[in-house]
Amino acid sequence: DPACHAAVGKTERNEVMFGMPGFTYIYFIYGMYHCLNFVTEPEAKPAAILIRGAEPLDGIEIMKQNSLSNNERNLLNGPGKFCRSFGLDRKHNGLDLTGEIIYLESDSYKPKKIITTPRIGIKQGKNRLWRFYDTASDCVSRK
DNA sequence: CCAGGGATCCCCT
DNA sequence: GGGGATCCCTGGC
Repeated sequence: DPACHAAVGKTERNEVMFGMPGFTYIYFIYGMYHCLNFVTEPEAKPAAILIRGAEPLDGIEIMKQNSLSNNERNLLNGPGKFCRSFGLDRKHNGLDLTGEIIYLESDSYKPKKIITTPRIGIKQGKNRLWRFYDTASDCVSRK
């Protein structure tokens, strides 16, 4: 995949992707934003998914303080805004997603319909339909 | 509403 | 030295 940072081989920045799955890969972009990814494939098979958005449920007041926006709809609807609202930066690169600083947990939510589209903001690799979203999500309207 | 451009800095060649 | 899986504002229609 030419759009993946690992396409150029292993570097200091992307080395987390060459490690075990279930860890964060966070990179700095455009001089002012961070993007959160989850490493998804076994060691030596570099891959990760970019988290482009989510629904704010808890901690909304804290996210508003971190963010520049007081509009709840603009807290998590975009990869840069997502990291800003959660207070994520390069300090959080390479963290275990089953650890204590960042972790994932499941609730009972089951999306009714998931749509795939070309990815946003890349030049090469747009033929792959690797952007996925829940059609019921409010953040679809922008990102 | 849409297209275009500026901000801003680190990484890689 | 160039460009980046962004975001926000502006100006034109």
